[in-house]
Amino acid sequence: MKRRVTLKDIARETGVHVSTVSRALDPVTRKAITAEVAEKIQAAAERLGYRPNRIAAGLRTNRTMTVGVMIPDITNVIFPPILRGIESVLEPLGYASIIVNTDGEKERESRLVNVLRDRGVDGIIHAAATRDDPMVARAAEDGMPIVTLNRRVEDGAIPFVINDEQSGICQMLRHLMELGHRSIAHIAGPQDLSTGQLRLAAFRDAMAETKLACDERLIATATHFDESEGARCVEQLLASGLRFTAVLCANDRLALGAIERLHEKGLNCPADVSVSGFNDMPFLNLIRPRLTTIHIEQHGAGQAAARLLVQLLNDAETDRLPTETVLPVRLVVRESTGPAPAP
Amino acid sequence: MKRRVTLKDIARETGVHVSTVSRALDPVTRKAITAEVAEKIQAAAERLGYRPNRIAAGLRTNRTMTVGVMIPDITNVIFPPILRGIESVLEPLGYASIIVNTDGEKERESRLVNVLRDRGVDGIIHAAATRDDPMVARAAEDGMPIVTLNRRVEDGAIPFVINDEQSGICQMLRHLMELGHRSIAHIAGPQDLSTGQLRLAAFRDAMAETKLACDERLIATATHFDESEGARCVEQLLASGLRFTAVLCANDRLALGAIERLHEKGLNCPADVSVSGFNDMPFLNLIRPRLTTIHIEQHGAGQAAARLLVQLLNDAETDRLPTETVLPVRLVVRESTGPAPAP
DNA sequence: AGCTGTCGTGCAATCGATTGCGTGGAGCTT
DNA sequence: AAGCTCCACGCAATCGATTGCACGACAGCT
Repeated sequence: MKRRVTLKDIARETGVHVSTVSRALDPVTRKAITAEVAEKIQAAAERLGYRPNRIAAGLRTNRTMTVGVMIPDITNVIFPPILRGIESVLEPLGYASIIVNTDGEKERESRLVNVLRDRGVDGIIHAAATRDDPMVARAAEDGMPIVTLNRRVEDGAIPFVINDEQSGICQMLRHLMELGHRSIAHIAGPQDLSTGQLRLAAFRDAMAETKLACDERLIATATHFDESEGARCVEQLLASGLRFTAVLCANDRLALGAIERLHEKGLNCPADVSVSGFNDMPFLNLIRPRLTTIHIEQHGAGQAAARLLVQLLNDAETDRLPTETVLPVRLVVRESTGPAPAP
Repeated sequence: MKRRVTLKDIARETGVHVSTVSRALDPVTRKAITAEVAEKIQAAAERLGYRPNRIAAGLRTNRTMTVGVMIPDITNVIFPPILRGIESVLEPLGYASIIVNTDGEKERESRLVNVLRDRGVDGIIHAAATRDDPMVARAAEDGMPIVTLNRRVEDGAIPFVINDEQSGICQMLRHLMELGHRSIAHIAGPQDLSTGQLRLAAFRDAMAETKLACDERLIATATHFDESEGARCVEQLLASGLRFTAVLCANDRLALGAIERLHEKGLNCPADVSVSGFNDMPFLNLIRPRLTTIHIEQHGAGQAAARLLVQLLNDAETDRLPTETVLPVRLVVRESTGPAPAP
């Protein structure tokens, strides 16, 4: 285990001062050095196998070239593509990211924000923001660049990237109506998550725009975005005794659970009941019936958030940045929706 | 944006020297300080909201409390649980991890090893090791603690954690034979990945132990671990004209692709052909027929690798650590395997 | 020739925490 | 009471890179 090569070693080797070496090796300051000297220094650096010590540089410059990424849970399939999107922007610029999972717990969220701050991250991409976390607010106040993803923040000071939930719900509802559905139920997501909330609100709005009455009893609210809640909610809808020919779900997993339970109850999808999802998560093409859903650009959302953060990191005038980025979504028609059955 | 609180601030506040503050705040060295003084210092630290600067500490101590984690691709569903396993061990100990994706490219792998080294990670968990990467070997030689995961390294110097592939293949083969299958095909994984290689070797060994002849023509080799290759391989097997009643696949995705293609060809699984997977990846319970597979402790493997790395990081006598950790696997019988059809 | 301006390089402080060593004083022994 | 030990704390160097400032040399101008 040999000691690593430092600027001092190169300085000794080439007979110049460390500051000269430092300047010669930084492309920005290199122009201040005689070409001949700079080349000699670069050659020596190469020969000795010099690798800059980012820690030391970070101490001096107060930049670590590291960003924190907060997500609810990496095992949730919608997040890995987001992370790859983030990485695709950040890695070429020399940034690395530290990823943390909040598991949707506020206590963990608060703690992890501080973990990231302690590590001196230059900024944070927050894809797991709860409505109001004091530590996040504090970090933002203290000047930490933050971008939230998938979660809208009321505050207004923090720029965010979201998908066009409203448009997605609207497109899906139109699709169902074009298929002849008039009695449409909704399985809403958890109302403490902004996606659940936004999609429910969008559903109500979209229903209001149609001439159809929106029967509140045809809305069931899940406590989690998972299959078992989808199953429970569809069962609740059935138990209400009200007729419905389609269920618009706030998320793919809810939809899958609902289809499963309907099947158990002897109802076929889409022949008897059409069911739609939201997110277009990976692997849907392997599950039968293939789910009609709203496609979201996960990768693109990650990229957008990362680009936004990079701007925050570089530009002094953060005022002129968009605080709100809304990404387009797209209806993907597959097999789980079909013509409404005759009454 | 106010300046952050440093040891110096606390020293000024309490009227002692920074070194005393440093000692009072470190639980290990605290015993060298008068209780009364230490309490005063802690109170001041608390009051001022002191947060230690890890960068500065890292520069001095040469430890960043950061580890690098290399995986092929985070969007592959088997990796997120591994990462959570790693996190569950590392995070409580104060470590953070930097995750990088190699995409299975050797060039990226080499580059990313250096990225991690430049960032001064204390160690690396390498779940994407190719057979012989010079940069990885160099890092190990230079004293970088490394543990590999899921990939065996011939070298011998680097400890590794793997699953008991051999046992898994063996259990599956026994299961198929108990169901009456005698003509068993194998869809092997890519032979440039150690899992593909190991599982194929295990299949040959296991077949040899039975009295059945292992017909090499009933082995198809995939170029990637994905559904389309599973489909292609099963088609190749069918095209051979040889009879087989079961296909043991090296991986779940190959199995899913194979089932799909069989179905397209009018062959039912498991009635006509039994198909088995390997890995027990998430979401299998949603896909019909539910796949019989070998369950791997992804989370446990991550934990094991992390624990091993932590030992390397702390203990001086690294000699006495196990260089080889083999984790047990478990047969999970579901619906894709059934009794062999009558000839 | 002398003056000014420019350019290349060196000097030294700095970032914040850690740590080996030195020192002064308290407390104990004889 | 003198001398000794030991302990708590201070001092200062250190980790490696960055950067404002100063200085010296040389060129260009009058």
